[in-house]
Amino acid sequence: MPRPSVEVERRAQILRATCRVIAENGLRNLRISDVARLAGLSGGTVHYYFDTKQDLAQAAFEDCFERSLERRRWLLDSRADAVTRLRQVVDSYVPGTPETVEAWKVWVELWAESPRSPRLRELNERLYGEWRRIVAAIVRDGQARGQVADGDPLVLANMLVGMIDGLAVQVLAGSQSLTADRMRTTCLEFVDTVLAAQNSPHPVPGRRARAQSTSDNA
Amino acid sequence: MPRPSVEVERRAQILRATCRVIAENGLRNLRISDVARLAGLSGGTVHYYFDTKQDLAQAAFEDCFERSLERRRWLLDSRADAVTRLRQVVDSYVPGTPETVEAWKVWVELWAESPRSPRLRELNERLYGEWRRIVAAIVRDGQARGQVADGDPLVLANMLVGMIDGLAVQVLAGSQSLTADRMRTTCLEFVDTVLAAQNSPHPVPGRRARAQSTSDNA
Amino acid sequence: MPRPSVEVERRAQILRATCRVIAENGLRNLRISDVARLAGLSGGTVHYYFDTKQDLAQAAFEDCFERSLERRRWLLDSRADAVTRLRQVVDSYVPGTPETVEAWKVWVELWAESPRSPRLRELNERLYGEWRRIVAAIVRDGQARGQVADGDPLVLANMLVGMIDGLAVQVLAGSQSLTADRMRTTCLEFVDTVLAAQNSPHPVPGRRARAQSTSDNA
Amino acid sequence: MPRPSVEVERRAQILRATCRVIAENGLRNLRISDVARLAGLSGGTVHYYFDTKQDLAQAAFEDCFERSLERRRWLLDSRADAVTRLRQVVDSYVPGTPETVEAWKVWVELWAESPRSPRLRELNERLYGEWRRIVAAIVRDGQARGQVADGDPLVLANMLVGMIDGLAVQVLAGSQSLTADRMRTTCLEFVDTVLAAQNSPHPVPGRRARAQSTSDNA
DNA sequence: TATGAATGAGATTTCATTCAT
DNA sequence: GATGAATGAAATCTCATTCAT
Repeated sequence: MPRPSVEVERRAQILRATCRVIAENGLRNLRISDVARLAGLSGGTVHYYFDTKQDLAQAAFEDCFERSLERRRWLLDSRADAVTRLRQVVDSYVPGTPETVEAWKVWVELWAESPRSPRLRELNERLYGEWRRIVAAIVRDGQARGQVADGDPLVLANMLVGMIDGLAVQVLAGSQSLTADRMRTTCLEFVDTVLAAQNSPHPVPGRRARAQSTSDNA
Repeated sequence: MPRPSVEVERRAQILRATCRVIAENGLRNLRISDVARLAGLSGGTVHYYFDTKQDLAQAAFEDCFERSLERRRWLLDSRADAVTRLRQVVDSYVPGTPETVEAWKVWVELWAESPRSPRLRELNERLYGEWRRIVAAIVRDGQARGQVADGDPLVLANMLVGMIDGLAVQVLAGSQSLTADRMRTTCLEFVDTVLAAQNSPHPVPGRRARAQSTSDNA
Repeated sequence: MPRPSVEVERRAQILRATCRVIAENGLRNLRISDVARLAGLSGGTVHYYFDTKQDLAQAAFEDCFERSLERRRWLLDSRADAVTRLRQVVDSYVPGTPETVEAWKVWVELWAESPRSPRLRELNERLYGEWRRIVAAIVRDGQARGQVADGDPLVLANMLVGMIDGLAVQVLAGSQSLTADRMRTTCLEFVDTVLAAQNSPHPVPGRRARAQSTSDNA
Repeated sequence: MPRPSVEVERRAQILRATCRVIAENGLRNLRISDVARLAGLSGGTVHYYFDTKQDLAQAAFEDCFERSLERRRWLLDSRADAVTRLRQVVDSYVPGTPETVEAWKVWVELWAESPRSPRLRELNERLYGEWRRIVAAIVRDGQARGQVADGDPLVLANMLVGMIDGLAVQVLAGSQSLTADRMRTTCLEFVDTVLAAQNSPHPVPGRRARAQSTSDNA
């Protein structure tokens, strides 16, 4: 009397395993047999759920991306002030926990593969776009409440997200001079000194001179 | 009567071909035979110069990285004012020319592979570190001349370089909402409104904070 | 509903084929594809059961050696008198049947390869040692029954086994002056005139000296 | 002004190197490039002197075999008594010196290869036959002088030579239970107790009844 | 639904051989 | 005489995919 849900369960199980293999070995070394072993299944079974390796990889990328987004969606609904939330964005993205590190590694693989895969491109466009819109919404909200400095919210969001991505890539690549800590400090500094409005309730010790700019220049 | 050693020339020829193949097909699909065809040689000849595919890839990464750096080293010696040079940094990195695009694709492959390769990690550390130091030197120089805002030069450089990298990755990945143009605008905005000192000779219309600039779209 | 595991059967099938190829072509020319063809399988299947060619060769050597020993173990339990059994030892080793010839060729390959392979060395030590002990046991038993001349049983066994091996190698090498027949005559002569006790029930015309006693060694 | 002898010299140099490579790596792993390196030449040069790898191997086998024989031909002319000379035969063949070990390894390779090479077969026939005839001549001479027990000299020589070969193969194969020492003891025991006539001037401690034989049975 | 067995296409790698210099 | 460079044929090995059970 097979539970009807067995299929859903199996798929999830296989996709998680696939993400782990991609993170650990790289898409380059993704082998069905490794996925099978990690999932405690046979290679044949993996193929029973996913026709081709490509399908499997694509589905895994989607799964990983969606779960990542899900994990952060609470930021959008948070009632905290915008700068706090932006700092939370940074914190939630610094590659610290195994979960975060795994997700980052999968993203980098996805980005490296995208130029040759319309489907991955579309996936990135959709989910990464959503992510950038979330950050932009926080910025816009903060501006409306006077917590975030003026400026095109999307541009500011792109600055932050770009910076996070670029520095994370270095952290992931194992840079000794660009550690997770330094990444965190740098991004938070950006939030505090560039994004936060002057009257922000986040007086950062050693606040840097710049970007007070606006008023001066305005 | 030794012919003028053809070795140096041949190695370079093979490495260029390898970079092109990596950029086009991904490290994942790097095939010796493709390299050979592109270089107009036999597969055996490629192996005559590089023992293993791994050696070849590593050497190609080094070659690509070094040439990229070489192409930008003039920025360090430039007499132009710091902000101009920082804008040149941005411009020189926006993936526009085929050459730039190729280099970026190779870097992303390198970063994706680094977690599993100490040699690549070391390579990135060395050359990428040098690159960040170059940018930091421009910042420091600009600060000394009052052209760049105060703040830890390395932190500021990391912000800019990180932003460039993160956004470039999206451009490379073929994002439709984050195009090369938008990357350029965003990074230049950062240079002009965050890095440039207030009395900078680059009075940007609509100076920062508001970045009313562009687009609410995307 | 697992089929009765085909694995044991398939492995045996592949190993027999491998032995035949080694015997016919030499280890030097052992090709997976030949093994596959001879076993009626695909090359991939051979690799499905044996990871590397080396593993395959090692396993084949073991298989050949063990089967050879198995084929002779009855000699140990035989109730016949010792000299008869020693003559049977000789007879069973003269390269006559295709089976014997094949086994000999494999052994020579193994011996030639041993200096470079600890695993083969260990294999030879274990199985060849056992074989020498079997012969020594026959000698010892014969001595106890007064059928075999005195002398250190292991030394006498080594003389016989060494002689058999050395002459067989020449037979195998295709010597025209040292044929299987001559090998047989020579070894039997040794059994009859050196090993057999004088009152042995095997009165050989032209009986010669035996080498009882001895051995401070072994 | 090239010396006319350079060619002879080069050939010898290459052949020695080939023997060493065969002994160390096995015929199986004989590579022209290794020979070249060991001889301090280029691969091209090796081919200048030997058309094909097969030619090279064949010539090397001949060279090795002939030099071995040469090294022992003094035994034939020795004035010592036969038993002494037979003991010298044994001693000179126990794999002790690097030179002996190398020669043995090459022979085993030759024997392993012979079944598939008429040329090697012919070589073995010719040179090994000569060697067996040398030993038989010593036996015959000893019998004529009453130093060696009766019996077909060729059969007795084959016994000794076979025993030497068979045991040497085990020593070469790295047997721990059949060491060079044990090989030596065993073969000398055979010489002293089986080949030596009763009135031999080699009273072996522990020596017992032997060789009266013949007459008893006659 | 699940799997172990089998396959074959494809990639790397090795290396004897050739040849221009 | 001698060599470095280049080649291409051949062999091992990998692994996605198929399929009978």
